[in-house]
Amino acid sequence: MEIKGRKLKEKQERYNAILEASEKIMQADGLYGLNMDLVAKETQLAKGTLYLYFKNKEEILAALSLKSRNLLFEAFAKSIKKSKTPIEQLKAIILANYQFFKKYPLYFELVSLYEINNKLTETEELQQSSYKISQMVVEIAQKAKDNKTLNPNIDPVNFSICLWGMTVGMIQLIKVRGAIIKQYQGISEKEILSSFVAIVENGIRD
Amino acid sequence: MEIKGRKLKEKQERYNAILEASEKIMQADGLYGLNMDLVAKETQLAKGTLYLYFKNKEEILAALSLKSRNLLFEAFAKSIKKSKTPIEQLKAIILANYQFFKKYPLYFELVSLYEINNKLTETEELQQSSYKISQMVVEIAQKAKDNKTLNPNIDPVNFSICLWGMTVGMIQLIKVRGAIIKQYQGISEKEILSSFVAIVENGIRD
Amino acid sequence: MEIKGRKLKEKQERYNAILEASEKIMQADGLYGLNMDLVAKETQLAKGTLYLYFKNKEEILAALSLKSRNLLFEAFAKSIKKSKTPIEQLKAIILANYQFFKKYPLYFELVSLYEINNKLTETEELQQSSYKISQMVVEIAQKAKDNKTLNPNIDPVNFSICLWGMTVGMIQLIKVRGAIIKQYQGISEKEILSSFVAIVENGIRD
Amino acid sequence: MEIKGRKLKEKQERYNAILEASEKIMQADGLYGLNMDLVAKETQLAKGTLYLYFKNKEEILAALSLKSRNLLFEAFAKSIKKSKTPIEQLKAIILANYQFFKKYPLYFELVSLYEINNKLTETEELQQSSYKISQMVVEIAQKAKDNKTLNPNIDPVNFSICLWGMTVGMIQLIKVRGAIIKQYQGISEKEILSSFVAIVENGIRD
DNA sequence: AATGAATGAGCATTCATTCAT
DNA sequence: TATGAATGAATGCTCATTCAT
Repeated sequence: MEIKGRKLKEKQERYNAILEASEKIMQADGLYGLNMDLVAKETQLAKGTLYLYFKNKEEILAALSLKSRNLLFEAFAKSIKKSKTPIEQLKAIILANYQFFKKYPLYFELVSLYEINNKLTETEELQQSSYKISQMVVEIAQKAKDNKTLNPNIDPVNFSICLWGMTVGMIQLIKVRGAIIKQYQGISEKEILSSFVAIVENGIRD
Repeated sequence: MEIKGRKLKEKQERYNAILEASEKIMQADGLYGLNMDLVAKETQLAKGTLYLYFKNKEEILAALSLKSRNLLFEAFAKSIKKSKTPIEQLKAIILANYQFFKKYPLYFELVSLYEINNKLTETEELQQSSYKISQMVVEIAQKAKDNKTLNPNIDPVNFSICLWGMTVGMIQLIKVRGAIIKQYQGISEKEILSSFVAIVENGIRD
Repeated sequence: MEIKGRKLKEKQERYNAILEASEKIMQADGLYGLNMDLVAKETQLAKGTLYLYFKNKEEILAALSLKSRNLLFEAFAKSIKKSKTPIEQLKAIILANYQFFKKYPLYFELVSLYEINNKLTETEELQQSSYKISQMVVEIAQKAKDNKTLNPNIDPVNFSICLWGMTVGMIQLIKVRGAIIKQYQGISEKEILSSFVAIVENGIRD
Repeated sequence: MEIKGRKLKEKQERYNAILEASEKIMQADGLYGLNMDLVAKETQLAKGTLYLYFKNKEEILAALSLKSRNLLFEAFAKSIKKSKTPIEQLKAIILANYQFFKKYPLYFELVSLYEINNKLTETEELQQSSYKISQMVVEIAQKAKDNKTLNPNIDPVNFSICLWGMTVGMIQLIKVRGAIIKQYQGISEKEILSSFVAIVENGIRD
């Protein structure tokens, strides 16, 4: 038992070490800068060993994507605590998403990795993590509905899906075009975000 | 004159042949499945010949992206003709965007290629094509404002930016998650889209 | 006759234009930066046309090498006029060679192109141009011998060969290592050259 | 320990095999005939494997250049043992250099690879190997000076530089023009070399 | 003579994955 | 379990030369 436990712990540590190394590499070299040679070097493990912990490179990405989604979930959960009304909470979630992107650009990329890359397919676990986030929004929307602050024509589940799509789209746009919009049209990221939030708020309030 | 014309035409044909072959390949193997060997094989041209028509692989992508944006612009232009009021036109544009994606999934990907891939930089021409689309939306929003049908707090330019971000985000979501949402939550793509349109409409109407 | 003459002149002009363009390119991009595409562009001629004037790329190089050798010959001829005694003339030739290298580094490279690259074989004409230079040195050495200023054990022809080998070797060394020698050993190009000249002078004086 | 040792030995053997194959190829196809495909074929290794042993093609060249310089150093060291006086030693070095060229033409080319090709930059190690050779000559020249057999005006360091430049230049000349000189002027390589040695000897003796 | 489009072998380098030890 | 050496297909791009018009 003793030994088994230690072994298990060591294994867990290795697993985490690989993920941390991968993160570090991606932070430095970007999402596509990750390669197994670098991971091996960074972890001080043999390349073959990596494959004992992860079936392939994609699985590392999946694990990090999962981690990112969980972090995002936490960020959302935290953000809604400060707000009183459900509508304020929904707005808080948008802001939290944006701040998450600013603070952890890599994690944001990882969260939406599967939204961008066709080739990859989400695992059950990843789908679950998405569902959890979605469900949080659904519940708040439901409260807003009970509250009569949400437009009664809006279905909470539908809305939750839309909020995710719109917000990710907006952040991606800011990421890629933010600078150029600022330069040519003089509109700051914050302003864009505010406009977006305003549209959504107007769009859903009763 | 005769000969020169024929030559020119042949050259134009080759150019188009390369683009068409590239499209075909991407349709089969995805955006990142494109490679110069395949293009050569598909066009029956020598690899070197490709480089007489396009400086590098990226230029092929840029040409196709430009083509896609122009097609999208046309689709938008066409879509607004059928609608009477500016607000209806804005809604029509969202729908046109969705239909464009359904009809030409590859083109849709190409339109936002530069929105997704950090490494690529848009040429002047590509920026122009984006600007043209954006400007169309700005003008309609302005009419809606003049019209008193647009919420006076909304700035047409800001709105145009947001509309693009939100819509692309929504379509991407539908692309990647549409099937799974249908399966697990029983909500169809159309319903999601309708919800999105409704939110936007509510969000911007006076 | 008239027409024939004009044609001939035009042909000669084209020929020269190709050489000048090649020089310009090599000045900018180095000896190995020369390629037929660039020459075509620079001369405004079709690539195929180049091959009407030069059998292949190598022939362009050969022509330029010949030109360089002729220039060097002129430089030598000029340099010896200022000196009175044969020994002084020989020294002047070494200096002229060095100055030629400093003034026209490309020409210097071209002169010794065939001394460096195994694959190339000199044409009859190129050999002649070398012979001419060599002969000039032989004659001066002979004068020095008649003069009793040259060590009687030295054969003028042998010496001429050696002078060329030694001098080119020294200049090449200066070219490649000059900077590093200056940096680490504090010896300037001029000093190296002076030492070399001194050794040769001592080595051949009676 | 046993296994580790064997592994290490095998690795060393592969490393050497790659170098030997590269040598063989260069012997056949010249310095610039080396390419990674041929090396892979010759060694029966996969192309990727080569890159486990050498970071890139240049590193193979550097390793061979280093090897060549070390061999040359040995040849010099050996050559001076047979001579009594410093001046004789200096002459022996010239001869050793020539014999080295005759025996290992490829190695001779590799020694001066970096003297010819501008694009390449010497590693620290390569510079060291050059310095070692140079230093040997400096020391002998110093002895000759102490000895009063060297012209007091000659600085040992300067001389060492010159000796290298002159000798390499002479050997290159012999390499490229030796045959033609023999044919047209009836002077043998040995005679040229003797003349050169004589000039140097006269040039430096007190 | 002049054109210039077409050729295609050539090349250095990368990297996810495997497998014998 | 762990290793790490080996694999080899994949890829973007170049350029001297040819040849039909």
